[in-house]
Amino acid sequence: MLDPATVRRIPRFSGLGEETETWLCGRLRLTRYATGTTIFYEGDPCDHFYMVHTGEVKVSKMLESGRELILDFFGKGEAFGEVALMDGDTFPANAVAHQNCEVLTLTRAEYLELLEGHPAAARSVIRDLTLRLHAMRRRVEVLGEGGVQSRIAQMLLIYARNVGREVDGGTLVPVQLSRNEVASLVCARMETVIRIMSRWQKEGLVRTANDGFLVPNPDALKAVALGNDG
Amino acid sequence: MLDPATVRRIPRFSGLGEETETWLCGRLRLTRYATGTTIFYEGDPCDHFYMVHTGEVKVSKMLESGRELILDFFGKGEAFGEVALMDGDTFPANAVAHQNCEVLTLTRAEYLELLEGHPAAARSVIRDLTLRLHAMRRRVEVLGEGGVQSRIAQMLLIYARNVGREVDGGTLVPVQLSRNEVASLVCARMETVIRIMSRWQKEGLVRTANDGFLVPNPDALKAVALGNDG
DNA sequence: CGCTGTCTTGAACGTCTTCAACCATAGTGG
DNA sequence: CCACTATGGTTGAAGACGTTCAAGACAGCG
Repeated sequence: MLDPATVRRIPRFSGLGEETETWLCGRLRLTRYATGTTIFYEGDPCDHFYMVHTGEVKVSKMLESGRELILDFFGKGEAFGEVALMDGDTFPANAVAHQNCEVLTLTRAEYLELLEGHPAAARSVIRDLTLRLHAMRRRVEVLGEGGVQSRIAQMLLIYARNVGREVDGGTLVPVQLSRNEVASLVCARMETVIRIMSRWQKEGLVRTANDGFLVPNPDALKAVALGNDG
Repeated sequence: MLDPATVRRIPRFSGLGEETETWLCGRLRLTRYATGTTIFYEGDPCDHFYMVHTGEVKVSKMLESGRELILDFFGKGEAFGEVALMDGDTFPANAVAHQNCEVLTLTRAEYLELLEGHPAAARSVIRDLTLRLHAMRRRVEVLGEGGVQSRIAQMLLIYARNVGREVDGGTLVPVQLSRNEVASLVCARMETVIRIMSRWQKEGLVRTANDGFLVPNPDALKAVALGNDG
């Protein structure tokens, strides 16, 4: 049973009125997942609405070629697997706890009930979908760009823009990604990513810290992102 | 002034009630664009809702590297530029008439009024966004796949699934794309596309007809799409 | 006819992948 | 404590693949 005040602080559920809040408190179920645990697999029937409460969820997919493609990461307050709930009856991708997670769920019926009864909730869904679509379009653009180097640079800049913060020494991008995960994000081989990023390390373009990546001079990285490569 | 019966047959505007239909008939404006004409440019302020009535619209974007990236094609009854209307204030891409087009428009205010007043309209938007997101995710998957050959094959198969029809001799995919446009869809060079597709022509895998592409044996093409390449 | 646009082919080059080996670290069980 | 294993990172060399540039074919159209 969740605290009404907690529910009210979730952007997706705010402004729905007190009655709905208590209704939600009675329905929302919280599940914990340890890092690396699978929340759902591609092909599983989707009959629940999922939202990250704490931690981080990775949504990825195995391509036909056997490579992993990371579609997106979801953090606090973000809903995932939602498209499948509206669209189809099975999940099109896997969801894994990238860090220890608390995940809130509603049944499909409860989710639809919420949507039907509350125009504000529908607006919230539209806004979310819009942002997701925007991000996905941006993603297509990155993948369309020529070189791996350019793609990694763009990806880092996107994260920098979204969650980066200024520290002394430059911009810290607080995302913990293995080289393998970077490779799965930009659709390249791990070895290629390593070669590029260790060169960057030497050149002082991007430093790998233990809490993310440090970009001393974002403009220099932008130059790399633009140039075909170089 | 549009015919109410016409409006009612547009999926996006059906089931909104007679009163709304006549309201729409008074607001919807129809504009014609000749093939190759630009409907809007990236960066233009977006204060209108656009929908294809007849013809086909190409939405594309110039990448930093100077290459064109085709984001999507929109046909009869499909809304385009809608994300920008919800999200930002300028278009993130260009829209060009790929064939002679009739385009329906509403002002932003009218669009929002429609959305606010009609839960059915909002549901329709959600459904559209969901489909678009699905398609865009599929697009990311295609671009993530290793080789150019595999990407072209997948793209053709997607079109075959969406608009293909059976004719004697195989499946006809009635999309008229120049080699350059195919290249812009799969993010490769025109020369590469030509080399691959003329090989396919020789091998009998895909034949370029004047009204689209003919795939004699879709399963063979699927095999090409799957194999890393070869 | 020359012009323009799309399509086509060839050869050189560069990038990325592939495969193989190796290092570092952390965790496990004897 | 150490050997053992797993995981993530790292480097090198060979080769495939795609791009790039340059040239030419072919059609429609003034």
